[in-house]
Amino acid sequence: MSLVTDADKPTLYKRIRADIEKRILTGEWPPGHRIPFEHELVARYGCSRMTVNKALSELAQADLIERRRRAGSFVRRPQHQSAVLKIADIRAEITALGRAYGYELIGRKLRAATAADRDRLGVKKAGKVVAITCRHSADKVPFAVEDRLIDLSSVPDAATADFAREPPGSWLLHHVPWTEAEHTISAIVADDRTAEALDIAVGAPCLVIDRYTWRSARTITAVRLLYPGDSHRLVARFKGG
Amino acid sequence: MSLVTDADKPTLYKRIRADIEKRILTGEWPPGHRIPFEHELVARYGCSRMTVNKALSELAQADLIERRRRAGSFVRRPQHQSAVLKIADIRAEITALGRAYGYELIGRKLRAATAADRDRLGVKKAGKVVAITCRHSADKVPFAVEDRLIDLSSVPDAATADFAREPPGSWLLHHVPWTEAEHTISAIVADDRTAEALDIAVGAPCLVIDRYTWRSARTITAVRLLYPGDSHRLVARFKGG
DNA sequence: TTGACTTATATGTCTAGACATATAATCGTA
DNA sequence: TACGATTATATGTCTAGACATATAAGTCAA
Repeated sequence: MSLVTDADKPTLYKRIRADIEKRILTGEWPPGHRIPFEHELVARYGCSRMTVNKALSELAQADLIERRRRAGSFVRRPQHQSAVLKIADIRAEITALGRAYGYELIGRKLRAATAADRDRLGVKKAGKVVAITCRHSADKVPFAVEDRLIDLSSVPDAATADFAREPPGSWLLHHVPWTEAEHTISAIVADDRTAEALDIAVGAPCLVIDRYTWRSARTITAVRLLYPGDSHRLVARFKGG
Repeated sequence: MSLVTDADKPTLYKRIRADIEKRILTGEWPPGHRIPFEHELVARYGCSRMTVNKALSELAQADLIERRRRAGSFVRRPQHQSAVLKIADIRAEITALGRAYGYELIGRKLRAATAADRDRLGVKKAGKVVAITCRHSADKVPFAVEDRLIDLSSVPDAATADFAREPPGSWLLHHVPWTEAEHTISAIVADDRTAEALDIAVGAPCLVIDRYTWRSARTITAVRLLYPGDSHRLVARFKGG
């Protein structure tokens, strides 16, 4: 999701891609509309099929169009309805801001999964889990509190990992790299425990990110991150309609 | 950001792409690492350069690698530090949920830009602006309130648009299609006015999305969306490390 | 009408070349 | 040593073909 437009170098395939993109984004070609066949674009632009194919392939990769064999290429409905969110680990986020990262383990518990744990992890039966509570800070100021559950049947090494030294997010990132995730963003007001951990008032707003992570159908971890709502901000820039 | 892996059809370029992706995501090739030159991959896989070029181009488009002429291709640092967020317009979001969309204009004001307006729009001097307050509902239940400022020097048509009939987000989407945006997510507690508009208690948590939109350096609009924090949720799924 | 078979066709992938272009590295000079 | 010009090289784009493959559409029989 780059911010720069690459209209600076009007190579042919980029021009073709931009032309089509424009018609889609202006609504001239609405969702469902069949865009010209490759051979038609070849005729219109006087180039080889590989060139228009490259333009169309990129539009397909960007989810702007859908290509179907024998049928043609079609304008897709405007992206997934709600949101796409990516978050690197908090340490990286804080150090990237040029602030000093601090980490503190508040609690760690190894236990047989309770019904609530299983529900949270989205599994029917789980053996043991690790529950971790910790705090991240930037320049000594509380930045976020983390409340995490790791499924030990998926990540047995987590039972012996030293989460007092390394944040569980970083640890998992290095030990369980290829994952899929689902995010939910919401807002709550701070209860006693949260208020104390974040050093804010009870009843103050908090931004909540729940992340549920798995790898090829195996649940790995469920984490809830709480940020002070009036100070922390998730900022994103993107390009598109 | 599709959830499905396309490992089902191991065409050659996909295999090459997947091989490289795997090494990156397992950390075997860390950020900054130079991946093999095209001619080396050509030799290793015994294919033409166009085939490895396609694999590498897609990895570049996905921001996993960076390609530099004469220098080679390099593993990028894990994506932008914080967040990437895409949101279609609220009407589409609600109808996609299978719920009845409702819209209501609360207020509309055309005025010369105040200092606060200019600050919010990020412009030094602006002529006139339209300020709009409206409410979106799903199945007759308040879903979000919207507080928007449109820069009339960029979008003069907005002065005469009938925002009682069409939500400003949809209107803009159809009249000013190709835009860039910046999002900020935060949390607040509802004040009197917000509480009334969303039919929640004063002091209840609200999820806030501030979106600032421009097109080729021209400011278009600044909008603040307030969602009831305990009910509404932004959900996202993604694949990646 | 329905289902099974065939066919036509648009996309998917790939090749073996070509020339363009940005730039890292080298070389030469002040 | 520092700076400017030259060169080598990896990527960027493009061509004119080829065969593969999924599938919409048409055909035909039950």
